[in-house]
Amino acid sequence: MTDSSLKKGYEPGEVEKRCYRLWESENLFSAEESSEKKPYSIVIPPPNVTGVLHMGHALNITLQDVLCRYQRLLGKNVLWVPGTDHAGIATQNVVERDLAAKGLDRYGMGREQFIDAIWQWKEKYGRTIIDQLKRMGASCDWDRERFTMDDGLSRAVRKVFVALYEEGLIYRGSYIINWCVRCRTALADIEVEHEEHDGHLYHIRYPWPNGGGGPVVATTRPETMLGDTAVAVHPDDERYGNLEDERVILPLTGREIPVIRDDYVDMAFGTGALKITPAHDPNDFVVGERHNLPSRKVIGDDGIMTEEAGGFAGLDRFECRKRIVAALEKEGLLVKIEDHAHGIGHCYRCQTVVEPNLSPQWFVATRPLAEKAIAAVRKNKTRIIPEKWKNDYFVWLENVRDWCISRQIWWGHQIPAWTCADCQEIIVSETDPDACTGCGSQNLIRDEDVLDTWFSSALWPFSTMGWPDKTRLLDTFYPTSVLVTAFDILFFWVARMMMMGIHFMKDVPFHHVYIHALVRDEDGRKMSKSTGNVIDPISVIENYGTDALRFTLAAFAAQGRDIKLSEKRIEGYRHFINKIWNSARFALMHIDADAAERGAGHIAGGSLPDRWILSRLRHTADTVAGALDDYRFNEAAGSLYQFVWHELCDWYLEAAKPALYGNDDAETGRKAAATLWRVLRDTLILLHPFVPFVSEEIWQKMPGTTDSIMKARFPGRDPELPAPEREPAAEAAMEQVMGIITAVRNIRGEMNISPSVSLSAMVLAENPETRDMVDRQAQLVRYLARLENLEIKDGGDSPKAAATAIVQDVSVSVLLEGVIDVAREAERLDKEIAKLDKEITTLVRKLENESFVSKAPEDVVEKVRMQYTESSEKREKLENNRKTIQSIAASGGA
RNA sequence: AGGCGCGUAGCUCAGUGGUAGAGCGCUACCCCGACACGGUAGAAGUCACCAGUUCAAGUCUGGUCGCGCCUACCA
Repeated sequence: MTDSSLKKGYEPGEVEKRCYRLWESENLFSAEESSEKKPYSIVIPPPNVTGVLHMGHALNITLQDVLCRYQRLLGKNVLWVPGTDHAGIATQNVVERDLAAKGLDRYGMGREQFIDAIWQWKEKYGRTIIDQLKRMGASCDWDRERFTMDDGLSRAVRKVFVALYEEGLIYRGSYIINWCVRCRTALADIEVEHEEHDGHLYHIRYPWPNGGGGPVVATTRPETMLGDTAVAVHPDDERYGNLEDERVILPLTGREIPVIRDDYVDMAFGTGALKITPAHDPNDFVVGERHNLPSRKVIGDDGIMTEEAGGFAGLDRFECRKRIVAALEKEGLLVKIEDHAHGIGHCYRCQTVVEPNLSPQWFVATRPLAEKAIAAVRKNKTRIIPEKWKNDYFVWLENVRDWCISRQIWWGHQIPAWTCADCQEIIVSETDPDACTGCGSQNLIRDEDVLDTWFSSALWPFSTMGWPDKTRLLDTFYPTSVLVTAFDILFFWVARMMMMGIHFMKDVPFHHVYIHALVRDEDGRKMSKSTGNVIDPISVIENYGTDALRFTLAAFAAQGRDIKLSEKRIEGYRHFINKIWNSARFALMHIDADAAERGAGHIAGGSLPDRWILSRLRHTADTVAGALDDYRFNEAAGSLYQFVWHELCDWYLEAAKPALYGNDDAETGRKAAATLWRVLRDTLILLHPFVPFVSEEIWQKMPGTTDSIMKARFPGRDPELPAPEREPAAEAAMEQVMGIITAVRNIRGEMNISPSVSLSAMVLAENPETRDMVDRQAQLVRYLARLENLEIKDGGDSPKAAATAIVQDVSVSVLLEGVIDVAREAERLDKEIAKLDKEITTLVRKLENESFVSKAPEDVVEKVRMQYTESSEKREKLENNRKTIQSIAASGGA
């Protein structure tokens, strides 16, 4: 039976399209709302709706898809909720940039028109990321796709906001926050990226009112001095002993400001005198509150100096710094400038230097929520894997400050809060209010701000399932089974989902959190557009196929280490996909309906290779399942690679060829075909979570399979569906046979004998069981070792003109009469003996060590003894051969 | 400044205290009826360094050096 429809090389392009269409048309991704089957659920970390797929997504999606497909093969009712995030600042930035190119800006357009423009943008580009996820093979339940700004989720956001407000967990207040002057919005603390910069420490003298002396303060940001409202020193600082109620002159302004005492000041730093700018420094703000100092905002929301800056008004903040320094120098008040490295905050969306800024904002009181989120992980209600991230999670939550959730942008969930223009009452409501609850006025002004994008993402695990309605989906699938994500959003997202999930659902949002690696370039740098080192997953898919990319990512997804990716590696795994393809092509030539029928049942009485490969198959199935249960993706991928390439292809297919080509009797051939069918079928199932396309394509071409491979069951995991068992005896026997074959091949190689030269060999096996076993496998050994003759004896001397190797308890001699190169064989044996000597030395050292023999566990000692015996015997045999060879050499060669 | 992690074959990385592994690369030979995106064989490592614990350490402990990352309000 020949199926010649498989092409010589695997061509992923059209296969991927065809398979994905099949899965979608058969609805194989959709979960049942309720079912007899056990539930398994994942919510996707929603990518930016207008974004494009990068390698981080590719890894993230691959791992989730591996898990989902694996769980379906286990017979679970799998829900993988897909969706996208509106990504407030990021999306707004992109659209603003686009509009700027047309000479437009949002202020000129007005809010309504601008939001309209973003929706249009979203409609235009919003499908890209979803299409790309599909190209990755993602088996999401697309009918349940959600968007953080769709009606349902918006309703959830409002409900949560109002509930937290009423509980007193959301409040509004004027505090110093991180301000991005480019995005013109507040940022949460974690949205600021700190970067070490080489800056300067400017020492500035603040003279006494009488014009002389005065304390010297040190600052890295001289431009903020215009907003200073005090100078602070430590209460214990004796250098400033008599400064009580003193005042100093703020240079360049002539303003008098007080000297205060506060133990926040570090006496050891700089001069021990600290300028206080409550409006532009978070610490100074706190000090200012303590001492009732006024705030003077000298840097505007646009990064330009305000009217408060006097003569410096209208200057850019960095230009202002230069002018200030020059002016101070001119007045002789600049004492010195030191080099000083310090961290500077940047906006995580646009990299602009963040300005600490005083402004009214909305906050979530995080503490009470955080405590429960901490407890849930401590009590293992949610397990974080790998465990090392637990600590970061705890430390962050334990030290978390209130979360600034208002953003001065327009794209997002507008805060459901209104202020009465008449009585200043604040109204927070799920539905838009008609009148003031205080005075009845209809003159209500809605808060302009929108909520932090992460506020809506925090609700994702339950808002996507229909909350606040009580839905069957929630009943069935909440809490979700696992969240798969990278550590960089552990705080942004995971911690906040934990807080919101526990608070509103009274249960954790997920049982497991699996934190995977970050994908970097081959030099270990983070991939970014500005460095130009990004590898675009879609172009990789076009060049190498989705399966190759997926397998590469899975194979490199070792826990606790970043992935350095290069195309070279992907190419390597493309070869593996091709190997799978070709092994199937070969198999399909030899299997038919009969093989399928026999292969589906219990296969008994097969050849040694038949029994061996079935046993190895079972071993592989168990390894893969065990690894996936523990999120050890690389181990699962590695064992599949090893099995398919080095056991199935290298040994089984080669060993089975004589039978499959009909060189043996018909029954042996049929059994081999049945075995081959079974191994191919089960291997495809094991591979499927990793390489869904090639496995499906081959499945479709196989006789005896129905439907999609997605409906198959994972071998060995369902008691109802028997799988081949491990057979240690068959594995041991086959290992020895393979050893003998390898030994002959090795001699051929070392002796430089061409593969075309036919050889004769002799196996000496004193152990009768081994002897019989080798005897039964003689044909196999002859075939794979390319031997003309193979003699098997249970005693006697090794032949003289021969090259000999020892394999466990047998010796293998390749007869070299006529072809022997005495010197070469002597050299080869010397090398072998030297290797054994080294081994024996270490073993002897152990056995002669009394404390080892007495203290080490019995089985370890026994093992060493056995190794010693084995190695010594092996050495002795080789030594004898060495002597024989020497005598031949002495008598003038063979 | 603290915290975490890493340093194993030329490269990228696995490695549960018991004689060091893989992939790629490299060397030699080979188009043998699935595959040259292939086959067979081979070379290649004082497991960063120094101490310690242990019968035994790549693996555990402490320290040193180098490299990352995260957190932090010392101006």
